[in-house]
Amino acid sequence: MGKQMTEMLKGTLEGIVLAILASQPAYGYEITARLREQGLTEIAEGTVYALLVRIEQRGLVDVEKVASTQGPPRKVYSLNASGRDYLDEFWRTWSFLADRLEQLHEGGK
Amino acid sequence: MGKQMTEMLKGTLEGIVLAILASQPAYGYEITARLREQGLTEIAEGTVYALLVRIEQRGLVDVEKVASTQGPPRKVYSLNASGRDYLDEFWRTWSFLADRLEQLHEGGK
DNA sequence: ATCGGTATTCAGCGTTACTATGTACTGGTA
DNA sequence: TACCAGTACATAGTAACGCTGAATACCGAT
Repeated sequence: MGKQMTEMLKGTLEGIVLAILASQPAYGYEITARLREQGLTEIAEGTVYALLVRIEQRGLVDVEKVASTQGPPRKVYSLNASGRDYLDEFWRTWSFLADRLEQLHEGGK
Repeated sequence: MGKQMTEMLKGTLEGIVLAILASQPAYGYEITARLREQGLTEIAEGTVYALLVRIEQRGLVDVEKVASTQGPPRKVYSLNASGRDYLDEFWRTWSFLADRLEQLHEGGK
């Protein structure tokens, strides 16, 4: 992955995953697949699992273990009220930054 | 500063500073002031100077020392050809990510 | 003589994403 | 039976970045 992308994902990947979970609960492997569908093809599995551990420890998601017929049990994550608040703030922060960058980009042409 | 903003700035602050330098050469203290004007009020001075050291070491900018009547000499940074290429790639990376997030944000309403 | 504004620098810290690897369960196939 | 691919999760070690807090230095005004 490009180094710029790696750095830019810091802080935003978390929001992306929370946004995915906001639309519906999902488990790690599924989230990774969803990210790849969206074009984020180079995000390592390990990265996603580490992120899920973090947001669970912060209490942004609820977790449920669900048996699977094709492999080990899945840990299904769903956004709770605290996570929704956090996601709202993420969007505010993102919008603010995106506006600033938009201005800079326009000005630089 | 909000923790989300701190993390989100990783990778983007560098692009922001390069974009500022693209419009015209500037020195550290001036860049900090410019950032504050743009609403990025909480970015520490030390952060900007450290960033300038990095981009100088990577050869993205040219540096010239200029005497000042009101304080120590200024280190004026200007974007060179290599820096312009790097900035172009930054905008491509940013646009890609912004598009993905835009989709997620729209979908989540 | 001191305070505030200008201007730069640095050591130490916390957080994040990546690399690389390991574990474990299931179903198909040679 | 043995093997492999797909599914599913976990983790130790690393690099990079922005922040905190402090120090240094020059100047003009009170």
